Amino acid sequence: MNDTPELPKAYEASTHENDIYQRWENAGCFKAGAGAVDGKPSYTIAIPPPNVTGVLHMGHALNNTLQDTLIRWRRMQGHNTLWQPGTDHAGIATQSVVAKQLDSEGGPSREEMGRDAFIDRIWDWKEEYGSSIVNQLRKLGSSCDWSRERFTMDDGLSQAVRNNFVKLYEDGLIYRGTRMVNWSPALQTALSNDEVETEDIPGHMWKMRYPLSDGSGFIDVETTRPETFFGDSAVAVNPNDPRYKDSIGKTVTLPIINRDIPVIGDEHADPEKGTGAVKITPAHDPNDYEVGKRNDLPLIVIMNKDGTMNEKCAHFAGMDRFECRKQLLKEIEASGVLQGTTDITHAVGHCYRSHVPVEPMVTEQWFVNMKPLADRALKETTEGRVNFHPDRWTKVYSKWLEEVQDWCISRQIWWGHRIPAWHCPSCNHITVSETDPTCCGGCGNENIKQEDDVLDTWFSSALWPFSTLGWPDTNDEFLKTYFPTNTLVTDRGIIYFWVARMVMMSLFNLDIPPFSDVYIHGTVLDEKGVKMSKSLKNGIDPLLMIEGGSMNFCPGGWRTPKDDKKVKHFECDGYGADAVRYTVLDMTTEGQDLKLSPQRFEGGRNFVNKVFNAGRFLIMNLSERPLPHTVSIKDVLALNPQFEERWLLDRLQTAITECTNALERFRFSEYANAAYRFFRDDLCDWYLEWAKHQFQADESKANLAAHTLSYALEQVLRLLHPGMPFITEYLWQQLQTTVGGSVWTDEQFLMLQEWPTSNLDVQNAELAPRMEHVQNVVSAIRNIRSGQGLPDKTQLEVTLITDENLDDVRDFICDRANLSSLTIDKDAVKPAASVSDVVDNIVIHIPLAGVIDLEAFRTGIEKQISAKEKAAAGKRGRLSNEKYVNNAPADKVQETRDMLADDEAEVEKLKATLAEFSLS
RNA sequence: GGGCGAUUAGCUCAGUUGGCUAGAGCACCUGCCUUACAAGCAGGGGGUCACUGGUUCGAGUCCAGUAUUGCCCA
Repeated sequence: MNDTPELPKAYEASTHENDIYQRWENAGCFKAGAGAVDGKPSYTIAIPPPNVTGVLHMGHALNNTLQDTLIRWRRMQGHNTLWQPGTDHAGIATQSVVAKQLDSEGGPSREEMGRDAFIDRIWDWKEEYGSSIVNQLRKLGSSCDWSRERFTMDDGLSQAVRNNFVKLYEDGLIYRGTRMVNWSPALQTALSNDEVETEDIPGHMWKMRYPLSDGSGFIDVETTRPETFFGDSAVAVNPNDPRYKDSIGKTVTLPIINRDIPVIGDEHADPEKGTGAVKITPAHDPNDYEVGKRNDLPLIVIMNKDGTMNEKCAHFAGMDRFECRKQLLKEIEASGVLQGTTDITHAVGHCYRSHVPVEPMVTEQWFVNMKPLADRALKETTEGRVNFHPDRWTKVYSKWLEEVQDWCISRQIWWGHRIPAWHCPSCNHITVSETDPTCCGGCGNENIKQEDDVLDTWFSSALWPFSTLGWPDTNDEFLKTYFPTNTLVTDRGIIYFWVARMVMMSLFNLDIPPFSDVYIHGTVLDEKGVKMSKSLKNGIDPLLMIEGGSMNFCPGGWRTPKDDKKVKHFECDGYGADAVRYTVLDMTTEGQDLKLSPQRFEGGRNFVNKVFNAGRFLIMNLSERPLPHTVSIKDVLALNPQFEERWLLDRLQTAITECTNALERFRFSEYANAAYRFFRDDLCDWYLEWAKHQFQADESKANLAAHTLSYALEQVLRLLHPGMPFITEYLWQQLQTTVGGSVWTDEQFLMLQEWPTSNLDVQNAELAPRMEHVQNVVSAIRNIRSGQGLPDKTQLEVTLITDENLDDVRDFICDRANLSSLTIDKDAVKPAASVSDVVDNIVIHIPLAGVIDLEAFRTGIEKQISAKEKAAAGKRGRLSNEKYVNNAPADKVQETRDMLADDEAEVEKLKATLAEFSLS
C-alpha cells in the first residue's frame, strides 16, 4: 500500500465494503471493549433480536443504522462498548416455515414425524438458514460483537427462561387456570391479547327468536354469531327493563337442540341496544364469560381446536364454524327462528399471524399475573430511571401497564421453551422445577410427564438484555460490566410486547431496569405513505439498495390483482451501505416516519461520492508533498494560519460541538446535517477551492493549506464515521498511506480513533460572521456576472467602496470572485459605465462597458430596494410602537435600531447607484 | 368512542427558550464538461407556515376551536 493510489473518479462502494468489514472483524474492532479508554464508562446496546426466519427489511436497516451510529460514536469516545447481537427463535413463525417446507417436500408431516424429530428438523433448518439475517446486518456495516452472538434457544438463555419461570411460579406470579383466551383455529394455539389485531369488517346482526318454555311468549335476541347459540347458557335482560321484568326466572328453549336455559337479570344487557335481551355464551365470548362468572352459568365449549363445531352441535358437528353459520342461518330462516338481518360493521379480532378471526374460547392455559410486575415497571418511568425518546411514548407505555391484563404465556406449539412443569397422573400435583425432576414433588411417583405447551416467544425475549450477558449467573463478568444496558433502539410497535416486559422482568430478577433510554424511531413508509410490508409488496429491499439489482414493488400497497398496474420496476447498480445509512440518518428526525422511495438513496450516494472526491483531491495533492503521519492542530497553528484557516478551524469546532450534541440527544438528522454543512459548504465549497489557489502560491502558503486541509478532512472523517463507516475508513487509510513517514500500518483503523472534541483555543466568535460578510461580497460579484450573462471565467475589475479594512482577504476575494483587479477605497469614484450593487453596506462597482444588460441590472437593484425598504418599514413600525420599545429587551431594541440604520443606509446606496447608472 | 401525532416551497422535511428578509435536499430555470467530484460548480425563481379566534410590543413557534389526515387503544 505504499504506491500512490490511482483513484477512480467515482467511488465504487461495492469494491471496498466487504473487504473493509472483514478487516475490522479480523482485527477485533467489533469486540466488546475494543478501543476502550481506562476510566470511561461502559456503553451497551442489546440488539432487538431479529426473527431467525427473517430477511432484512428497511425497518431493520433503519433500526440497525441508528444503533450502529450510536455504538460507533461511543466507541470512538473511548467508552467500553458492547453491541450485543443475536436472533429470536420466533416460535410460531419458525415452526410454520419448517412445517411448510415439510409440506412442499411431500414427506412425513410434523404430526407424522413427531415432536422430537420435528424439533431436530427445525434445528437443522436453523443451522442452514438461520444466519442469513445476521449476515445481512453485516452488509449494513453493523459493528456488533459477533463473537457473542446469542439465540433465544441457546442453552444459557433457555436456562434463564426456566429460572425466571420457576421464580415467578414460586412467587405466585405464574398460575395455571381455565380462562377465556384468544384461540387461533388456524395455528391451533392460544394467543396473548397483544397478538390479536382488531379489524373493522362488514358483518350482520341477526335476530333470533327464543320461545319461553312455558309457552307464554318469546324473547328475541340479536347476535353477530348465531352459531354460538349451541353454547348458550342463558338469556340476559336488564333487571330494570320493564319489557322483560316478568321473564326473569323463566326459561327459554333453544332451537334445534331444545335445551332450556334461564332468563337472568344482568346489567350487561343494555335496554337501549337491539332488543334489550342478549344471549349469553360464556365459553365463547369474553363479555359473556364475565356474565357467566357473575351468575354461575355453565361453560359450554362447542368447538374443536381447529374451529370446527363439536358434538354439542347436533348435526352441525364437524362443520367449520363459518360453514356452520351459513347452514344454520338457512335452517333457522326456514323454521322462523330468524327474525331479521341487519348489515353492520364491527370490530373482529384477528390472529396477528394467520389473519383468521380469533375464537374466544375457554381453555386451560398458563398465565402471568401482571399487576404486581406492572406496578414496579410503571415507577421506572415516573421516577425517571427509564426515559423514552420522544417523551410522548412514556404515556403509551404507562397506559398499557396501568390497564394490563394477565398474560397468557402458554402456546400449543412445539418449537420454543417447553414449560418446566411436570404433571403427575396419580395425584395431579404439578411439579415446577428448574432441572428435570425424576419424580412427582407431591407423591414421589416417577411416572410424571412434562407439560406439552411451550412458552410465548416474548417470555424469553423479555430476558434478552441480561440473559445474553450470562444471567442467571450473576457473577458473569459481562453481566457485571455491561448491564444494565444504556440505549434500546426500537419501533413503537413493540412497546407492549417487548419493552414493557423487559422492564418488568429485569426489575423482578435484578431489581434494576434493563436500560436507561429507549429511543423510538419512526416507521418506514413507502412513497405513498403506506407502511412497508411483505404482504403489500411495497417494500424496498435494503440489500438491493446497497448492492444493486432489480425489483418490482407497488407503492401504496398491492391489495388486489388489479393493483398489478401500479407495480413499478426499479433497477440500480447499488448505492452502497454508506449511502443507505446516511439517507436514513438524514431522514430520522424526532418521531417522524420515513417516506422512502428507491430514488431517495441517490442523495446519500452523491454525498458519499463527494466525500470520496475530497479525499481524492487531497491524496493527489499530498502525494507530492509529504506531511506528518497525522497532522495535528498544533502543526497547523505552528504554520501561522491566516484568516481563512482560522475561520475553517473555528467552523470545525462548531461542527464537532453540533455533531456531539446531536448524538447525545438522539437527533440523528441534526448530526447528519451538521457534518454535511461543514463538509460541503465550509470545507469543499470555500476552503478547498481556496486551497487550490494557495497550492499555486508560494511554498509557505501551499504548505499551510495542505496541513489545514489534511487536518480538517481527517477530523471530519471522524465526525462522519459513525454515519458512513466504510468510505470514511477507506479514505482515512488511504490518506495515512499517502502522507509521509509511512508509520501507518494495517493495524490502525479510523473506527478506533478518538472522537473529536472541540478546541476552545481556536474558537473565535468573530471569524464566522466576518467570513460570511466576505462571502456575501463574493456572491454579490458572482451574481452580477451571472445576471449580466457573463461566463464564469470572465475576469472582472471590481471597485469596493468601503472604509473597512479588507487587506487580509483581498486575495481571497479576488480568487473566489475571479477578479483581474480589486480596488478597495472609501473615496473611490465609480468607474464609467459600470454596474453596481450594495451588500452589507459595501458598494460594489464593476465596469462593464458594452456588455451591460440594462434591464437585468435595473430589475435586480429595484428588487433589492423594495425588499430592503420592506424590511426597514417593518423595523420602523416596531420602533415607533412604544410598547415594543418599553417591553422588549433593551438589547433587542438596540439591535433593531442598528439594523434599521444599516437598512436605511443600504437603501440610500442602492438608490444612488440606480440614479448614477441612469445618468451614465 | 378514547388517546397520540401530522398539516411550512411542486415533492420530502428542518425550524431550539416566541425576536433580523422562514431554511435544507430533491425537482425546476440560466450559465459552465473550470486538472477532486456533471453523482459536480456558480447563479436564480418558488412559501397567506391548513383555517378561525385568542394571549403578547411581537406568533410558523404559546392557548382554544375547526378541517383534513395518519397511528394506537376499545
